Parts: sequence; structure tokens; C-alpha cells
Amino acid sequence: MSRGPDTRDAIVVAALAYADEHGIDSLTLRGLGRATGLHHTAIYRHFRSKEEILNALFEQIAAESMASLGEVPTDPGERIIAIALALRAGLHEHPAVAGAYLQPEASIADSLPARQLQGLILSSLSELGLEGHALAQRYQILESYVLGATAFDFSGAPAHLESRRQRHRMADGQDLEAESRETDTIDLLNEEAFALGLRTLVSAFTRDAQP
Amino acid sequence: MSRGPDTRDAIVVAALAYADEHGIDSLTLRGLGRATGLHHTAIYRHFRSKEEILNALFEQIAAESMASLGEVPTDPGERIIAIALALRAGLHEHPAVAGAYLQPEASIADSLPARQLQGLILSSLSELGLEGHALAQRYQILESYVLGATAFDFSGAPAHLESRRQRHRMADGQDLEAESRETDTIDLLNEEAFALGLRTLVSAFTRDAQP
DNA sequence: ACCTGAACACCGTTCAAGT
DNA sequence: ACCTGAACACCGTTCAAGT
Repeated sequence: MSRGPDTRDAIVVAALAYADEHGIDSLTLRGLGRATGLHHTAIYRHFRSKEEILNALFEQIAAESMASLGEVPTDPGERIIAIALALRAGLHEHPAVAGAYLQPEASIADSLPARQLQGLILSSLSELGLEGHALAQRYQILESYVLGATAFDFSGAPAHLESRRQRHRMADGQDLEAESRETDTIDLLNEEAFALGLRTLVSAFTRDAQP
Repeated sequence: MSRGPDTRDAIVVAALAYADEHGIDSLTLRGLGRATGLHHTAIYRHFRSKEEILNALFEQIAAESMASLGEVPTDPGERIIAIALALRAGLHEHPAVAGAYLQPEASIADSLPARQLQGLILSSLSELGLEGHALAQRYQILESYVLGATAFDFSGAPAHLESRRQRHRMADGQDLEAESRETDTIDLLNEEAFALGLRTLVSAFTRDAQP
């Protein structure tokens, strides 16, 4: 483990890998200390609390998602979709973290990348022609859908796909059996469904904003 | 605390009240024992684990929501909306529980009330004219939206409204200030937004199913 | 059958003591 | 400045012993 100002980043990277492999519940300070070569109490030199580490994980993913965006579409509706899908993809790579921002103490909105994402969505909705109460409502729907549905879809990571598969199989006599054969299929269905729901919402918002 | 076969129910009721008042993280077996007059290890006579208690909380709320439904609308789209709003209302009464089903070990789908809700939604989508892959996708969107967005909206309970208020206020220069004055206003905005998103999705699904 | 008390193997966090 | 080791006040869970 390198010393100096990069130690904090190194802890975040190690914590991300640890959570991806063992699940967020298994991420303990003692385990993280072992993974980084630091004494577990030494981590408090870089983070005020474990909660701050979890917030940093989301911040890291949000920043990666923002960076992967690159050129952003000029059409405001497509821009919203691109941003949401980029964040979804970032959380898909680290599914164990997806539920972390629902912890009672989490404050993901305070981070800079989260603020940037929020600002991009808000200005896009504004470009669509929405304002005031109608804009606030639509923003809230998108935020709750993107972050909520993603947390729900990935909760239980890394075993989330298997439980989702069983949930589908459970719906016997309802023509879902063919959709529940493989966890890969479920993963694809999940991502397709998320994108379809997102497009459905954004299309409706675009229509709502028309005179 | 009454003995006998009702003890389990009494524990669930006490746990629900405890979580509502102190937050789900403060719900410990020792605290629950104190609240029920039972020794904390005696709880293991009624539940295999703490996880099983959390699942029972969701089950209880789902059952209450089902019971409050009463007469169900004949129109399949309106039926989906009524069911989803009933579950949302049940979780609104116990916001601290809303995040519990996102725990890595949660298995809410195994409970009878959850299965009943799922069956009602599936048959309603089928009545709309959806089938196979299209039906599975729409079901998945609704499940992820209803449970995910609700978990997200209520996460941090009982302090969730205050943090949500600050999140809105944070979006300065974006016309949200007027929406962020009171936590009551935020609560109303939340519920309005959830219902609007739900209706938007169901309307689109109804249209998709038309020939 | 149900409950009790002690114990086990963990947690996150603090803090005086080291370099 | 940064790290260490011991300790504190908790957890969920187990189990022999009680009634």
C-alpha cells in the first residue's frame, strides 16, 4: 500500500474490489485493513467513519460514470437517457455498491459527481420546456427510478441474479418460465427492462412539455 | 407480552413500532427483547434469525396493504395502479421498513402476500393483452419501480424527509427552492411524483398492448 | 415447551503510546 | 504525520442449564 495522499484513493479502490467480491455486508474495517496492508484503525486517518467510505464508493462510481459519458447528446431527452444509462452501467459494474446509498446515514447528494449528474438532468428537463412544480416532479421521478430501481435490481449482490431468477420462476403458470432459465438471461432482461422504463418516462415527459 | 402462538405476531408488531420510531438500524435483538419483555435470546424460539424478522416485517406490511385494498378495479390498468398505491401507502406508514427488503439476504418474494401481489399484477398485465417477453419486461419495470423507488424515497427513515428536503434545496438556481421549504411539501411532492410515474408507465404499457 | 444466563466470535470506534 | 495495540461498548447467535 502506497503512503501519502493517494492512500485514500487506494482504500476506495480496495473497498470497491472487496465489496464486489464478497458483498457489501462483508466489507469490514478489519477485512479492508487486511486487504490494504493497513491496520484497521489506521483507516481512520483517511475517513471519519465507515459511512464516509461507503459514500466515497458511490462518489467514485458516479465519477467513473461521468467520465465514461464523453460527448453528450444535444437532444435533451436523449441526454437524460445517456446520463442515466451511464450511471446504471457504472453501478452494474459494482452491483454490491448499488444498495449502499440507501443506508439510513448515506448522503450521496453531497458529493460533487452526484451534484454534476443532478445538474445535467435538471438542465435537460428545463430544455424540454418543463419548469417549477412540473420540473421538480419529473426530476424526482427520474431520480427515484434510476437510483431506486437500480438499487432494487442489484440488491443482494453478488448473488442478486440467482434470487431474481428464482423470483421469476416462482411466477408459475404466467408464461415467465421461458424467461427464467439462465441468470444471463435475467441480467439481460433486467437491463432491457430498465432502459425501456427509462425511455417510457422520458418520452412521456417530452410529450408533457409540448404545448 | 402474551405467550403462545401469538408471540410471533407480537414480536413483529413490536419490531415494526420499534423500527418506525428508532430506524431500522437501531432495531437490535436486545432492544427488541427489552420492548417485548422477552430475553433477547428467547426470540430465537420464534425466528430463525434477525433476517427472518425483517422479512416478516415486509410480509406484515404487504398483508396489511392487501387487506386495505378491498374492492379491486375491473379495468386492469387501474387495478395495477390501485395495488401499487396500496403497497406504497403501506410502506409510507412504516418508512423504516422500506429499505429492509434490499438487504443482501432478504427474500421478500417467498412470502405469501408478496406472491399474491405479484399474481395480481401479472394477471392484470395479461388482461391488458401483454404476453411472453413483453409481459415479463413490463412486470419487471413495475416491480423495480414500485419497490425500488419506494425504498429510495424512504431510505434514511425516520429522517428521510429532511435529507430529501436538503437535496432539493441543493439544486440552487434551478427553480426548486419553492418546492423545498417544508418537509410536508417534500412528502407531498414525493407521493405525487411516485403516482405520476406509476400512471405514466401503466398508460404506456396499455398503449403498447393495443394492436 | 419455553425461558435464562453466560459465552463466543465478531463489529465500529477511540485513544494513549510508539516511530 | 502516520501507524500500532489494547480496550470499549456493542452486535447476532449458540447452548447448556433451568422451570
